[in-house]
Amino acid sequence: MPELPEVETYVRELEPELLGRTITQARVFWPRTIAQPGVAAFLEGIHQQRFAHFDRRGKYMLLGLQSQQTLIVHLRMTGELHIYAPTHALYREPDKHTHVVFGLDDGRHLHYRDQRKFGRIWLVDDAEEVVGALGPEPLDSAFTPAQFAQALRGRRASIKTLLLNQAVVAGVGNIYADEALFRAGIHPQRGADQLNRDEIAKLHEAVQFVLQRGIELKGSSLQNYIRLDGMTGNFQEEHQVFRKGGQPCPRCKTTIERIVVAQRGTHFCPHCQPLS
DNA sequence: ATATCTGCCTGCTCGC
DNA sequence: TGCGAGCAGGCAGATA
Repeated sequence: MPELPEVETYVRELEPELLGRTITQARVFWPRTIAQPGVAAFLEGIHQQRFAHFDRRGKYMLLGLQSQQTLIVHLRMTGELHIYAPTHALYREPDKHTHVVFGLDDGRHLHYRDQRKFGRIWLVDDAEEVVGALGPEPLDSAFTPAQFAQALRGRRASIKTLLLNQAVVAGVGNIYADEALFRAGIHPQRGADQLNRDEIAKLHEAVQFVLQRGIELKGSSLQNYIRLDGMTGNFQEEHQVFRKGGQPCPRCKTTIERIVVAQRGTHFCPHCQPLS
């Protein structure tokens, strides 16, 4: 599942391929993929547009076009982007999971592929229409322990629920939430308003650490995420607890537990991350 | 206001 | 072997 490090990897790998390239044509096979505007207006809006600027906000890719409009891509659970030359088999025959194909002026095609069809693409005048409500970027200087503490103040939901809340901090998903809570030694079901200053500072550091390390290793590849060129990321090799229920904790050998928090599989060490 | 639940989707695993 | 049930989960939208 693509989270901040996976989306950051996509943006970094897309830029050298697409910067300065022009979209010459496009086809949409699953209309619901296009969140805004309608498909016809979307196709018209991107026609003959050059990719001019590459950015990321949370789990959203922001692909700025020459027209000043922004093509926004959110991969949700299983979205993928790939670029194929005319010699590639999938260039002529996109598979059943390919929902949008963009033709480029160098003859190659950019494919948007998504098994679960949860992903969405927008074309907007102002990216803030889509990403305006997101919380701070966790790797920016605006995200400080004090700011984080302020965002958690008075919140009685579990800390895991709030780490997954994109309005609290942008880009953390299920993998990095579990890994950050383990690194910080905090039980996922602790109430956010029960955390003391030191714990919040530790969690702040842990969130930044796991995201930064995730980016360095080009993301976590479990069942679905693969990169632009089809290669995997490598951060899954450094996962301490995510999807490791029943296995020994790498720190203390206590059996890692799997519970459900915020309707998501949640993995933690009951010894390193005590509830009380 | 915050907190929680449902629907969107399809591939995979499990049990009979 | 075949098949239905259950599960995985980010986010929008609905409900409490």
